[in-house]
Amino acid sequence: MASTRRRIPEASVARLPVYLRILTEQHDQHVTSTSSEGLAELAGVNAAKVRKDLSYLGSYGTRGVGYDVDYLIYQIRRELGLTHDWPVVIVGAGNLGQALAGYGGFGDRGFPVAGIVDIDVSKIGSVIGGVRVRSIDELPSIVQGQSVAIGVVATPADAAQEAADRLVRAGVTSILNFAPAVLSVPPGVTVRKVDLASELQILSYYEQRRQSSLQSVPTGSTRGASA
Amino acid sequence: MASTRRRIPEASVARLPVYLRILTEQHDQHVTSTSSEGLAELAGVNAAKVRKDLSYLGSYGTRGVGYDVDYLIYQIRRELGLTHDWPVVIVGAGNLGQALAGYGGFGDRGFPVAGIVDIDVSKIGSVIGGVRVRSIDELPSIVQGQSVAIGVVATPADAAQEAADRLVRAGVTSILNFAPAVLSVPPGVTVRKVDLASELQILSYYEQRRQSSLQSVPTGSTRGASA
DNA sequence: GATTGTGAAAGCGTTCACAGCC
DNA sequence: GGCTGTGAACGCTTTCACAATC
Repeated sequence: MASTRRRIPEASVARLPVYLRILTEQHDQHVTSTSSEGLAELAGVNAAKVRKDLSYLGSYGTRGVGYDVDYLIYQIRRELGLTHDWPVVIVGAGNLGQALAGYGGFGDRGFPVAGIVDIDVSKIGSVIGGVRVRSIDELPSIVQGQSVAIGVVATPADAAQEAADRLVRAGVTSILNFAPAVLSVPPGVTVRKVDLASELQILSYYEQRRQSSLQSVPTGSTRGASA
Repeated sequence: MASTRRRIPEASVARLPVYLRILTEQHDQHVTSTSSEGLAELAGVNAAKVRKDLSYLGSYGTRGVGYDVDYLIYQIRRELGLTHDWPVVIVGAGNLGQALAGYGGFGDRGFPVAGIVDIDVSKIGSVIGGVRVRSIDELPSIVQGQSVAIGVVATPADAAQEAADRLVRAGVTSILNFAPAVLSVPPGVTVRKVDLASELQILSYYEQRRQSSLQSVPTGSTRGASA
């Protein structure tokens, strides 16, 4: 039974995976209990933020004591919907698509690659990370056959909208977009994007400021932004 | 002469690369003039936001008319520090490091790969995207020899902090981190992270909400968050 | 005594709405 | 008349600070 609790602010949702990763590391090192202070240190944020974030999940800490690592892992996983696997389908078997398919980190973390497709006939048939590249025409059968809810767009920019359209038509309702293009999708479909060139350009901005004037700039752990 | 203007809010800085890309496409299609409304549509944001963002650069529009595409491209590029190339060095020649090195999108957009290094001797010497993989011991000479300011961490999580430390010691002051780990760096060094597993987990959260209750969820173009 | 959970305050970012300018 | 540039209002996010609880 999935939670029907109050919705969690977006900024908090984006930090839960970080806490989850840290807690999982703690678990692997046989740490059984932790505090907002300890988590904050490892996550590169402050303790009040950790407590506020975790409070949206419910009251799973113990005052005067802290948080039970395993219990908190369980609760975060439940909230994020990680109690079952989410197979993903990758569109685009170029450099990036291949790297993503071959990258173990996906399957390991509950996102097995259900398939990788490309429109280019010359790429079809090759095997990447144990998954055979198939024709984009097989997208609907992959999505429906394996109940794929999440699609990954790893095409060039000019093919990205078409890829997204096909994913949506096939029944996908979440898209992770690596192409440098703004996707338009119908209501009810969530898109997140990862834009490598943008990230470098943002770094360039701060780098430049530092180099021209000698001025202060967001610094220290983790991103200056979210995202 | 780089701008010594007021600092631009982080959220705005993060959108400038998107506007820049759209304007460049407009330029390529011989569009000479645009409006905040037109840009907003293509960027998937609203017009007021576009105007506010652009106003931080200065007053480069014309009331009653709009923005000159080429002039705005020039101003954004200048503000982002894109008037010259920023060579980058990649640490980690695994799946992802190779894909990044081979991905044309970097060099094309002013971030040529100055080098790719790995600690694993068996990887050294192979050539990826025209760049030979070198020993991590050569990091200082690559960074200093080619004035590299930006480093990319594409190692496994457990090697990421060590990679960051080496980059910082070599003189890099901006890091783009692909490893699922929080990096700690000295003041004066900027870090941005791209965390693939986190992005999928965030999608999972909204997917799950949609599937359990039938409830509304951030939707439509672009990210529900940042990032 | 320690640490959580949370109202209230402060700080940012977004949107509104319109004056200013072409 | 049309579109920018921007102060003001609004809403979201972070941080503070402390009462509640173990």
